[in-house]
Parts: sequence; C-alpha cells; structure tokens
Amino acid sequence: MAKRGIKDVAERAGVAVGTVSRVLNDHPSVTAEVRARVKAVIHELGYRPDPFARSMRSKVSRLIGIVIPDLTNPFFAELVQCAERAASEHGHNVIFMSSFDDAAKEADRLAQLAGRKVDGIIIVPSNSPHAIKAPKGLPLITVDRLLPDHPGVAADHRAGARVAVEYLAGLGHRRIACIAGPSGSRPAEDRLQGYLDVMRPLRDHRGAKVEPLFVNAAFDYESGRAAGTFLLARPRAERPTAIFASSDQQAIGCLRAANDLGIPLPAGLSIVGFDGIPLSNLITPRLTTIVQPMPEIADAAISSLLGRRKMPPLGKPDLFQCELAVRESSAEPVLEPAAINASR
Amino acid sequence: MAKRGIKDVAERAGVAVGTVSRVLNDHPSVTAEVRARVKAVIHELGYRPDPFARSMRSKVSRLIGIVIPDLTNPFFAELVQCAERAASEHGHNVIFMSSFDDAAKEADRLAQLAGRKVDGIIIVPSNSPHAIKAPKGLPLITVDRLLPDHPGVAADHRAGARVAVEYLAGLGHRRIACIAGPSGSRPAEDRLQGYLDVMRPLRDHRGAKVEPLFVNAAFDYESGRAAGTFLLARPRAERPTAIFASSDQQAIGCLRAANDLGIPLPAGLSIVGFDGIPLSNLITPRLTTIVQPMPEIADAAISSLLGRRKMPPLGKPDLFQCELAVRESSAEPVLEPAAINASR
DNA sequence: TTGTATGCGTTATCAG
DNA sequence: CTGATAACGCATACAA
Repeated sequence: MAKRGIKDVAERAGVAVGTVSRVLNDHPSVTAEVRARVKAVIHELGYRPDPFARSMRSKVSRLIGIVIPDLTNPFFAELVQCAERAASEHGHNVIFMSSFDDAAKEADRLAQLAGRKVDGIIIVPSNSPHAIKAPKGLPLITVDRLLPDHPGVAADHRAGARVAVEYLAGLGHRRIACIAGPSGSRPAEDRLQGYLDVMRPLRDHRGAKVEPLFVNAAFDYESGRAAGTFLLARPRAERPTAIFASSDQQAIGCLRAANDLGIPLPAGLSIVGFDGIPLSNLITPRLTTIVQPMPEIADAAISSLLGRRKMPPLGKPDLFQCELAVRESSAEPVLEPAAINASR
Repeated sequence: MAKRGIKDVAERAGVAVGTVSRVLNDHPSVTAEVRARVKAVIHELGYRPDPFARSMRSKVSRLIGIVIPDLTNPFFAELVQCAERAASEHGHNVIFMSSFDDAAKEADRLAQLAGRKVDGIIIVPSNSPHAIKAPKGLPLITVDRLLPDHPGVAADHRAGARVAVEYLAGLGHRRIACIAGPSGSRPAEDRLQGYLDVMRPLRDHRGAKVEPLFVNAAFDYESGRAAGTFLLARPRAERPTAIFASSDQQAIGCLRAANDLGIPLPAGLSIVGFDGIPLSNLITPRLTTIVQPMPEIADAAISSLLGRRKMPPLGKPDLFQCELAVRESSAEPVLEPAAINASR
C-alpha cells in the first residue's frame, strides 16, 4: 500500500486532479455522477489529503489554538475539554498551550500559535496586568477573563450571582455573607456586584435593611476555608445563615470550615458555590451551585472564531446565563428562638 | 509589512535561498560569518518559516498528539500540562484530544492525528477493553494505563504502594486497610499488589500474622467515601488504624467518611493517598500521599517519541519511582488501652 | 561552502 | 462542467 496522492485518485477515476480537488472541497460545479465515482475511488484507495499541502495553498489550517493559565484549575480543564469537542464538531483540531499565568510565557505561546498559522485563538488571559498582543489578522477571543480591547465570551457572572443570592433570600435567609473573589479579577467583581444587587433592597422581617457582608479571597480551596472560618467566627445571633461563595473551590473550602466548627449543613448553614465544576457534585453534601454553561460558552467561542457566528463587538461580550443547581448544601434557615440566642 | 518569504531573506542577505534554508536547519556546512549575517536578516525582517511548506518537504510536523479519557480527571489534566511543557521544550506543539473513555471515539481521534501527520502520539487508553490500532509507522506510547502490545511509561505503582504501606507499618500501624482501585485497571492492580507485598510478611506485637483487608472501588471521590464508610463501620478494636487509598480522590472521600463518623485525623486514623494531585495539598488536613513524578513521566514519553530516548520495549515499560510526601493525614497510632476498648 | 533547480501535494486560474 | 497548469514556500540533491 504505497503513498496515495490526489494524482492516483484522478488517474484511477479517469478524471483530472482538479476535479478530484473540487470533489474534496464540495465545489458545486461537479456532476453528481462524477462526484460519486471520485468519492468511490477515494474511499477505495483510502486516500487522505495531505494537510500540509492543503494548508499551504488554501491558507487555512483547521487548527485552533487555546491558551490557558493553568490546567490544574478544574474550571479551565473543563473549558479546554468543551472547546476541543466544539472544535472537533466543526472539523477543527486544537493546539493546547499553558501560560502558567505568566504574561511573558503567554506572549510566547501566542507568537508560536501565530507561527503555526492557526485559524483562531481562544485565550483565558493570565492574571498579571498586561495587554495581550493579538497577531494582526488572526481572530482571537477571550473567555471568562474578559479584556476591554478584545472580543470575549463568558458567563453572565453578575446575573448568575443574583440568581444564587435571590435563591437564598427566597429561602428566608437574611444574614447572607459573600466570599468574594480576588479584587482585580473581572469575574470576581461581577459576582460581587450581583450579590450586592440583591442585598441592597433586601429587608428583614421587621422591615429593617440587612447589611451586606463580604470578604475577598483567592478562588482556591484554602482561601475559601480561611474566609469561611472568618465569617463563621462570631456569635450565632450574628453569624451568617447562608454564604454565597464566588467559586466552587471556595465553597468547598468553606464547607470544610463549617464542618470544623461543628456547624451542621444545611441545617445550620447554607452554602452556594459558583462554576459547577464536576467535583461540586461529588462531595458530601453535594454542593448547591451556579453552573456555567461551559459547552455553550466554548461553542460560542469556537463558532465566533470560525465566522459561523458574529464576533462579539469590543466591550460587548457574549454573555451566557448560568443555571442554579439546587443540591444538598442549602436549605431554609432554622428558626432561632430568642431563648436559643440568649443561651449563647 | 508585506509577507516575508525565504526569498526575501536570501535577497536581503545577499545569499541564495538554499543557504538560508541551511541556516534555518542548522546545517553544519555554513560559514559562521554567513550564518550570522543570515540570522541577522531573519531577525530584522521578523521572518518565520511557513510550517506547512516546511512540513510538506521535511515530513516532520513538530506536532505531538495527546489523547486522554477525560480532562476533568485532575490526574490527566496534570499529565497534559506536563506533556505540553515537555513538548514545548523540545520545540514541539501539542494537539489535544479527549476520548471520553470511549473506544470508538478514541479510534477516531487516533485516525485524525494520523491524518494530521503528527510526529508521535501519547495516549492514555480508554478503559473499555480493546486494542488500540496505532497507525503504522507512527510512534505511539501509552502512559499510566499500560497496554501489552504498545510501549509505555508510567509510575511504578507497585513500588509506590509498597512505600506507602511500609511507611504506615513503620509508624506502628498493623490494622492497615486498603481501598483498592477498580478491578481490571492495571494501575489499580499493581497498587494492590504493593499493598499485599508489605502486608503478607507483617506481624503484630505478639508475632501473629496480620490480615490484609481491602475493598475495590472506583478511583473517584464518592467511591472512596463509600469504601471508607464501609471499612470504618466496625468496632473500634477491629477498625483499621490506617487506610491506604489507591488514589487521592478516594483518599479525600475516605477522609470525609472518617470525619462524618467523628474519627479525628490523624489521631484516630491515618490516611495515605496516591497520585499527588494538586488538591491533595490544599485540603485539611493536607493529605499524606505518594506523588507520581509527572514531569519526569511526561518528559520520558515525549523524549521517547522524538527518538531522544530509547523507546521502552514491549512488555518492559519505563517505570518511574514515586515519592512519599508526608503531610498531615498520617501519624503514629494512638495507644489503645484495654479499658478504652472495653468501654465501647 | 554555496548557488541552482526540482519537487512536495494541493488549490486555483484559465481555457476548452 | 472539466482539464491542464501555474503557483504555494521550502528542503534537498546536484552542480559549481
């Protein structure tokens, strides 16, 4: 079985190479009969067009580059997985790169991808403050961490946070605290705003305003635990009955803090997370959370890059609505008779 | 800034295109002086060789394909990240694909990679029993889940397990249970063997043989919790004082089970995991575990594919030694006065 | 050592 | 609608 080329196919089918090429690219001007015959021969010979020769001429690589700060973050891992699936469905493959949250490495990766002549780039920018330089003429779209001067697609973090806090308020909670993300992070700030959106107009059973209470923390597990410990270290009468965490990892850490303090879940405390990472549905109790529609987000990013969907204009990112997944870490607040309060 | 070609560089440097090509490929027969001049021009013009034209001629793509079952498994995510870094250091890029643990999808991905003409393939085979068909002439290496008829590289799971159990035995533990992995999984069985290797010759303080005790469970969190609950649900006098889990996720689930049962760690129970995933060092208590040398494993896989290291022969996979990371989830067993036992 | 010329496998531009 | 043929950008055998 020697190396098959387009020439062999043409010869075997009794046509010219140009015709075979036209069949390959679904060019309309080919007789159905000829098309069928050529396709038959292609199948028979097991012919596969050489992607390099093809790209050299056509200037398209059917390759998408994706740059992520850190794949050990389960949220990004899911993004990559979804992006690969979406790209695959559009006949494209994915070149994966990690920036390790370093601006210099990120720039290098971008240059490499440009050199590879990928058809488009998906990037979650590194956190270090910087401007990413998109190789001119190369479609690039940011995901999750939006940047002002690049098109982007993300979950509607603010609206998602609102849903979470409204849910808790609807359950009857009033002392609702928030573990905010790190200041400086766009998604973190959006989520905090969503929390405040709901808290501000909220009134307790006596019609008095309720005080928002939040503390900044990194998105990871340990920071969430520390923040939770801080928020829960107060007399029961003042202690939050519910906590909205800005990430599932924070929420899981907070859950641990509650456990260490002997606070039963969800009886003594409700916790709602954000992201919907797989682990959130595996722990005990299973975490109530706001799940980001990652498949849709990834598909929007891919589709936009490939021109099958309009690129979101600068400053007007494509926003996707999140969904509340009610699980086991949340419930109505328990009644707090004055006697119990006094007994502390 | 028009499109730069090798021709432009040659012209600007006053040499022939062939010479430029030779400089590009570090061909020895080029005067240092000429080489320097050409390189200067290349830099000045910002010239980048077209990867397609180059690959078409040279038959190498500088692309490595990697296929894994599921990126939401943090262990595989780390593997991908390490592989990308290693490939990058060798001047290669990585095309990432997910098989979703499905043999059919896996075969499709493999075919795609072959079509892309990658220089080599790294694969963690899907769990469904099957034979993967490596496109002939395309270097392929399996990682972690070894297959009999393909070269492979992995951690020495058996030896690693031995280190874990020896550590526990050295601490004074005798009732050491094991949460084994799913039967049918090669890494799982190796780890179980390592456990048994240490347990069999073990004797208690009266010189009596100690009974191995293990239960099979999937590698995930919830299965680990269930297994832990099962193992710990017995009178204290019979209850294991230490548990060796076959994965960190299992260990973390088991940790949760102990917590739910009110067993303090590490005073009442020592737990050791396996893998060394990032999360293992973030939880409370931080998990004592066997960490796999993922960077080395990934680098060995990449180096072997690129011919910079000898391909491990069939049936003789490259094995890497794991390292014990002693953290907070393990300690010497507490004394068990008869009085305490009787009080139950 | 360096220049020249051919070919790699496709696509695209022309005629026919 | 189809065939012939010229690029595409680079590597390499061969000539100088």
